[in-house]
Amino acid sequence: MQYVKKYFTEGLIQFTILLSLVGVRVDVDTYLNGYFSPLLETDEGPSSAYIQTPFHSSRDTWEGHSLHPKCPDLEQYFTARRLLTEVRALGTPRFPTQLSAWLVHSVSRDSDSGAAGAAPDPQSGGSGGPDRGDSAGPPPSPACELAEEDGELQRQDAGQSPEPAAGEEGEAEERAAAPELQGAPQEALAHSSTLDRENVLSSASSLSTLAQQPLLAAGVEHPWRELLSLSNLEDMEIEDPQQIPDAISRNVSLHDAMLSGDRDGRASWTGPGGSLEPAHATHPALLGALNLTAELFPLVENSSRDGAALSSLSGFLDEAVFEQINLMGLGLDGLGGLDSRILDELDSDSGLSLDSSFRSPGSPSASEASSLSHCEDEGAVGYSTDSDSLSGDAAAGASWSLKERRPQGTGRSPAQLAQGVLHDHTYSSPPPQRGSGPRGQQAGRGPLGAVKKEGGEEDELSRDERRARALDLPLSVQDIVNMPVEEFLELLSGFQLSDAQVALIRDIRRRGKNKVAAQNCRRRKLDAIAGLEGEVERLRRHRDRLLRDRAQHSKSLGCLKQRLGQLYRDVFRRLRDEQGRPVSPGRYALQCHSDGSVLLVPHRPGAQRRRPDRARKDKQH
DNA sequence: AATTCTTGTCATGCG
DNA sequence: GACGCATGACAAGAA
Repeated sequence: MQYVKKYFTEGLIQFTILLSLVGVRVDVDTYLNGYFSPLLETDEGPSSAYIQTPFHSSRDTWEGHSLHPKCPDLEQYFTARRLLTEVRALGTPRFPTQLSAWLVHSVSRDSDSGAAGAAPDPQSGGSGGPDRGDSAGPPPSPACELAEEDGELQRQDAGQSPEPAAGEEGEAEERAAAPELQGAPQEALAHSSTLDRENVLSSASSLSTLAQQPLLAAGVEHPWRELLSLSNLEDMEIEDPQQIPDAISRNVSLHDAMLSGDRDGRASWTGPGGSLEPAHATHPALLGALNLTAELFPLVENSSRDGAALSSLSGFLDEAVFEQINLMGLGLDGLGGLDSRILDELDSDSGLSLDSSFRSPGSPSASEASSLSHCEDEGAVGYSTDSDSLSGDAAAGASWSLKERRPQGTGRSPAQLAQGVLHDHTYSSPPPQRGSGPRGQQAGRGPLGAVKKEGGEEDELSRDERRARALDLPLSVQDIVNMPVEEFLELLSGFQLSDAQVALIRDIRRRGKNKVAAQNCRRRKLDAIAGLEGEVERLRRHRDRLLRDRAQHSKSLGCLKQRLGQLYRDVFRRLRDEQGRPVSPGRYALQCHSDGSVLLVPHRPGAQRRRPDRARKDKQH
């Protein structure tokens, strides 16, 4: 009896793990918590030890598990996390290799030491585990997981699983180290089972009848083994996915099913016209099969409690994948950094805190430029394009004008002003090359700028410079533009200027300031574009990686669905009605409910969505 | 001659 | 309200 019980519960656990691996969350925490001894019972390897891994807890959040940071189980927990990450990175579960080796390792540790939570011993439980070194090491940091995943993907892309040979070897060594865990006769396993009392009671009675049917149990063993042996999943194909969902009912969790189920072992089920009665007494074979499905399908059911059929698991996967895409790639590491960077740029003062690499060789340092708005009295700002053309006659003119009419108290000599003219705080304009003619693409001028032509210096003056000369302004254009506002206003008030002169001076200053601002603005725009291009490239790589992951997961899911369909058919093949006739899966479907009851209802569209009470009415009829 | 690029300028909004 | 900065839009000139 223990053997049968353990057999099915182990199968349930394995199936739950499989669902977790393909992205389906199954709530089996309470049920599994410390109840089962992860003994190896099948020829496929140490599959039963999978229950030691809190897969679904670690799927959604690494912090979701209730382990205390100092709990000795934490290392085991992190090992499970890491292995889960690797298995997912593989896309297709490869239990016989790394995971199985670790699981057997865990079994060995638990069964040998009996000290729950003891630190993993690298030397115990075999010596060839492929991940032994890693599992004994410190838990991987979250930052390392992505790199790990990438590495795994790259290895798989290259057509090789991570250390396959080592995995097989490790498995063999594990078996050698723990002979009682593999290939043992079922009777021996039943004797060696360490299922505790609660375990037996939890799902007991539904299996008590089944235990009396060794034939059925042995018959069902095959589909379970078939379902759970994933080493050759890649070779499988989906036969009839549409057949699966009809057997699925809703709103049943494994925990509920097992704890609130029929403790008497009754599996209530119904058939048309009452031809199918509760069979725990009269049809043990049918009951056994129903109990099997009652334990199996709540898991599947729980995974699709939104009402979606199991056949929509692929859609499930798509949603999960794209949820992860939305949450992690685009949301966090992608746009977050981008936003902060752009905001930094947007918040930069006057755009003068940009990368110093854009400074022209003759320009001051970046710090000097960044302090422009506060230190304008230290020199001129920007206005490089016209300064060179002015430093000749215009600068001289400004000098003599200042000499003659400069009011007292400005604190600036013409030499200081002239020195300020040579400063270049722009980012895109190279230092002026006097007399070198047009400066490449920058030879272009605005509609009101000076047109550089071969000829006298008069032609090189900008419109403002010419106007300044025409109006005999006492200040150079550079002075007008770069002078601090206080000093500028002081000069304006000190000179006896006409309205036209004042207006021109203000326009010159405004245009000069705006020109520098436009240059800075364009530079920032280019920087932002360059940054976005890099970000797009990074996100594209991330998307490609996620698409590869999705393809692999879809492949695994297809294999799993094919296995499940096979199991479904096997279950129905063993079902018999009162007259001993086979029950056609085309006419009936299995419904599992939260109270543990299993109903066999006529198969028609929408039958799986019927309420249990309605189904019971059908049974009474 | 048409297109593209660069630059200056204006208008506008914001602090 | 003046001032400076940022930026979109436009135009002119050069390549």
